[in-house]
Amino acid sequence: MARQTISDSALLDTALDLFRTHGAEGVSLSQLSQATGLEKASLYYRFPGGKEEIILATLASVGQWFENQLFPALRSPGPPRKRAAKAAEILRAFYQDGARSCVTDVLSLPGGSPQRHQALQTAMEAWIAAFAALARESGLPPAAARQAAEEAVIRIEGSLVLSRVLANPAPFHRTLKQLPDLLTTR
Amino acid sequence: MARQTISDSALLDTALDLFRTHGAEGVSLSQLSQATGLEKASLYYRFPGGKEEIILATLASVGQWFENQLFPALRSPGPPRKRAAKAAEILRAFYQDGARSCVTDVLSLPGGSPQRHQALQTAMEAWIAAFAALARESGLPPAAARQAAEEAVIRIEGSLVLSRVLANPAPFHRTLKQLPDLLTTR
DNA sequence: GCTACTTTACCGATCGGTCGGTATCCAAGA
DNA sequence: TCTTGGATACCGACCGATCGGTAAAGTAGC
Repeated sequence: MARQTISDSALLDTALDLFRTHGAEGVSLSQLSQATGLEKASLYYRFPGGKEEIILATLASVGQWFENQLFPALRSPGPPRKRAAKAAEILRAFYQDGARSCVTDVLSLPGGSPQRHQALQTAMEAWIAAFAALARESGLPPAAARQAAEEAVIRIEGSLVLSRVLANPAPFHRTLKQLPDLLTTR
Repeated sequence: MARQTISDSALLDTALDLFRTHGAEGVSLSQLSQATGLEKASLYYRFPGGKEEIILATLASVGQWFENQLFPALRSPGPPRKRAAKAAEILRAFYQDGARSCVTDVLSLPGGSPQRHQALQTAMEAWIAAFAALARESGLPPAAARQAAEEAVIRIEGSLVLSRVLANPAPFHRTLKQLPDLLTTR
């Protein structure tokens, strides 16, 4: 087997699922090894920095996914409300109807490395900026647009927590439905 | 040493701080032992069920704190808006201006035990119910009151995530300021 | 045969958890 | 009042398992 047995992106998708389910400290290299079908030593060949590098790569992969899937939908032509609704649909799929947690939430505990925290902060800023751009385009003044964007992220993150704890997807779904109203002037 | 060297409540306060900082899997018995000044074996004397029992006891302790501190403020006599503002102040102190995470968020990962999840769900239902009672009292119909209460919890949880990731307490503070508007008819 | 990749086998450290004690306190018996 | 014995609370030492991490030996494809 001189060829890769699993692609980087498939591997990181698997890692993402593990991390958002058990948290950073809750996932061991053995679990990662079993879930990806690669021996521990092979994981170290691909990610010499070990677990922390896998976490960082997972974060980068999620960031790329947002760049490629969510942000284009927000920037596409068409009425802002329609775009916001499309973004909500994409987010609904990403979080699997509220059944999956947000990595940004799960991996952001103060115990983490500075690099991890930096990556999360950058990703969240990009997310807020993308929301804010849409809000401005729909007519809100910059300051109000930024605040609306933060508010939207707050409600998405919060509703994910609530849906997870109550084992009920309704709060998450309701929040997504509010997204167009939140990000645009009516 | 027939007398306890540390009270249950002080011990659980210490555990709470550790858990909300590092997550359930991120806290080892050695850390717990060092932080409380009790040897591992002594922790097992106090909590024969080990780490999981300590987590459950910590959750129960937080639940009691809410019952004794937050809920009375919500039920006290006086205008509902004043009471909501008082509750916001109490929450601000509990989350140390957004610097601390919410245990309900941190300990609610799907990987946890069923009992843990049940405890978290019960606690969150109690929180929502207390908010909803205030909202009803201020004049909202039951369904709207329940929804306003959920919305309030969503925003508090979400703003804690955002403030943590951005390392900026502003979103949390702003959210608390909105609390009276959210829970009462103007 | 060289390179890219994976595997087997191993390391010391730490994990959650247990065991046999020991120190302290309090209450009952003389 | 003094002794003593049991309950309470704690601790040092240890357990097997698993942790994150490494070195060296394959193995497949160019």
